[in-house]
Amino acid sequence: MADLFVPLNDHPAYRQIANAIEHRIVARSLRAGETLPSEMDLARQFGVNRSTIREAIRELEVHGLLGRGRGEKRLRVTRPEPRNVSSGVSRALALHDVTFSELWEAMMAIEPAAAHHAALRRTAAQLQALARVSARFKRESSDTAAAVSAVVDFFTGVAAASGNRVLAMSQAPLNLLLAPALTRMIDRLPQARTRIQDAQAKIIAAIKLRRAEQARIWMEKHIRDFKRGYELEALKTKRAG
Amino acid sequence: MADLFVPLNDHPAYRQIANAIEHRIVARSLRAGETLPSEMDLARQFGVNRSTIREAIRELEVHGLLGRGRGEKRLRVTRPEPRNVSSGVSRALALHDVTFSELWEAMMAIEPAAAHHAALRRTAAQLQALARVSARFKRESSDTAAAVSAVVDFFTGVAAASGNRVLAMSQAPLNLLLAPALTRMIDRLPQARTRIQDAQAKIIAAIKLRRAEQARIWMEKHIRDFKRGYELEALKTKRAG
DNA sequence: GTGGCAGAATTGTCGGACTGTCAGATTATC
DNA sequence: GATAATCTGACAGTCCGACAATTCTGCCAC
Repeated sequence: MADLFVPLNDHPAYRQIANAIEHRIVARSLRAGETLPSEMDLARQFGVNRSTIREAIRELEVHGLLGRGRGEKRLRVTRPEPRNVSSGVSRALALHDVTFSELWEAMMAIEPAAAHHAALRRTAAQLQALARVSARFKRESSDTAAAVSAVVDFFTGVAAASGNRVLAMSQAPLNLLLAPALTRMIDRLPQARTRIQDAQAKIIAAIKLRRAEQARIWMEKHIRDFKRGYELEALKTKRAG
Repeated sequence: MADLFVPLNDHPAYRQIANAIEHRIVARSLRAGETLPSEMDLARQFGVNRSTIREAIRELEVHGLLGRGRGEKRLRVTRPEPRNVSSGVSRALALHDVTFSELWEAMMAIEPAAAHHAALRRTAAQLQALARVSARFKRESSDTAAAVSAVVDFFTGVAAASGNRVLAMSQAPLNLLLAPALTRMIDRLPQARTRIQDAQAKIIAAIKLRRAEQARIWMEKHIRDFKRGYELEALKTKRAG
């Protein structure tokens, strides 16, 4: 049966204050770039101690709603950036011990769609950026860490070129999860490097020519290849161990 | 050209401490459920003031890494839950003024994939939960807010049934963004309710019968319908205004 | 306008203090 | 003996006051 009373949660002051400020920000009453009043001012306005204000500010800071430019004292309202926010999701997923399969399925859903839209909407600059990243991969593919970083940047670049910020924000957390698996894979499978290189070239070509369906298909193949690579690597590890 | 020197950032103590604790958590040196030492103990161990510890704790709390059970004093390590983390992404996207098109494209990428995997992996309980949500939508579809909430819960339920936590975490932020658009749509288009109801029934049937491709296709149609509904509503609003 | 400088303002950090509440032990009550 | 009331120590939330280091600001000279 339903409880007669719900637990009354008197949120602590610092949380209420954080919420109050947050509301003002999402309601655009405080706009991005504006500087916030000083901590003492806020304390006076809210009628609480400065320590309490500081705790509230910490919350908003990690949400990316408040920030400080390099060597700036005063806080200012900032718009939360993808990488700022995605790291939290990545960490959460990592702590949940998500499997490679789960990651792969999500990539299979998101990356081809991003490639599709990138082909339709990419700017010249975005295309150039993709080419640069791909060249970097080619050049530094012998250095595992650099190669992994280039692969991740490639995906990020495609997502950015898609012109879809929701896709970009959905894609961002996958990168941090991909890195470790990719590192092992690239390390142990010599053919992985050339396969990745070829796939990137194909995808870039399709995006360049604005062939949306081509881009999607090549990206699908690219991602599928990751799964094969992962399984091969796992097999190899098993035999070796 | 690349900068010669990077700005040296002496992170404040509260950030260093937050990072230190976070590292211990992701390294599983502190495991979920464990209780943390008291604030005064932490202050002593880190050699800082309690106020500083408190600021560090705020950061970890909003990340969902630390939490307190209802009316518990001691902190304990917690695993960040999807809705805990996704609200941050939603807020970020909302502040970036993402368009309905962007949201829709992301849904089009994620939801059909979730439906596909849900058909393959759903448990009996998850199927039942979906049926309940759909029934709730049917029953309360005259109440706009309740109907919107039921639609959102339906998507969440499908994502949960997919057995893929990455997809679930990717999907969660979309819900909060969908709500406002959906509200207007359901409010102004009388036919929307029955169309949603039919689509949900079709999707549930496919998931029940474990027809993965069917589930994907029906979900695609369902999402596509949203776009039509949105455009219709926009048109109507325009004419009315 | 640019550069430099003194003083005001602001943040990061500290120590100490008080209150309300929670957990566990102790005692009283049936 | 089991349950209820009471006591006690620990701890979170909040406050106050303070100080050093850094940034900001207005002013002056050039």
